[in-house]
Amino acid sequence: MTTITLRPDEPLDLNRTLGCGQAFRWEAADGWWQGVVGDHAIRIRQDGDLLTFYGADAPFVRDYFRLDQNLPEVLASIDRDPVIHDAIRCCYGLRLVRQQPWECLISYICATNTNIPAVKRRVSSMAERYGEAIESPFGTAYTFPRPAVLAGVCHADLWDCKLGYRTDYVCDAAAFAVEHSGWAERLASLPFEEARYELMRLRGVGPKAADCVLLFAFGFFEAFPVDVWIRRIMAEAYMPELTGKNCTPAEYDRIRRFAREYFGEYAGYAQEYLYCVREG
DNA sequence: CCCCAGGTGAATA
DNA sequence: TATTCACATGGG
Repeated sequence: MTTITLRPDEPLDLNRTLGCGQAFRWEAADGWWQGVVGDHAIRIRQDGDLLTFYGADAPFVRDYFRLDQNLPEVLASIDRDPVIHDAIRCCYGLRLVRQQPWECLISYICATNTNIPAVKRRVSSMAERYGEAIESPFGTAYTFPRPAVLAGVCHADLWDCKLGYRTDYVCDAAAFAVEHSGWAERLASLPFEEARYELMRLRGVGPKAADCVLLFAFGFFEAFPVDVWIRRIMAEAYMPELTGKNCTPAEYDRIRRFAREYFGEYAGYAQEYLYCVREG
């Protein structure tokens, strides 16, 4: 058991952070959050300014939750109007966790035209079947399967993980990651727009999935993923000229560029706060 | 039976 | 370039 006492200037709302849908491998169970990060099976809870956890050391947890990122400063920089102000007040302490690029990429390929519970089922199904077992005092957990392992799984077996028509895309991505083993490092070294363009060359990765991966795994905080919810919120609060309900590529670009300009270099945080506050 | 969900690719005009 | 459609799956 390890603890971290949060300083007043490093706020964290663990429940919002793990429950908002940014990462798909956390489950709430009897007062604790259980999840897998890399090869760590972690059990964690928050009581006020006290974080208590098993399965990882304090530096690992600080890094995952980006506790060294100055959240009050970040939020002050995006706090431009009453709408985002209310979201910040409501979800204060929500942080963007540092996800692993490979798992994040596959997760968001699996997140198209579906809902969060279904994505979680798909990811955990792949992990249970093809990941490595982690024995912990709280049971057996499974790592997310490495690219080489997933690349070796036949189409029919991946289909059984309920990926549906996304199965082809996951197969392709696995082959890509095996062939370009340094893809994540290379992407991280590129400017945002170039990294985005490179990601979108993968089948099954459009603007939305690319922006999610860049925001959640690569720390490009200017990324502003536009899903059906965010489009709705942006149309209501900021861009009343938007009509209809489907988001064309041109319209997607208009929204994300407006947000990048309006909220600044941490537009991605604004996105996540607006997304999270939709359910109160 | 319908519509919707953290969309995307392919065909078409 | 812009529109339209199919797509597996599960829930309401």
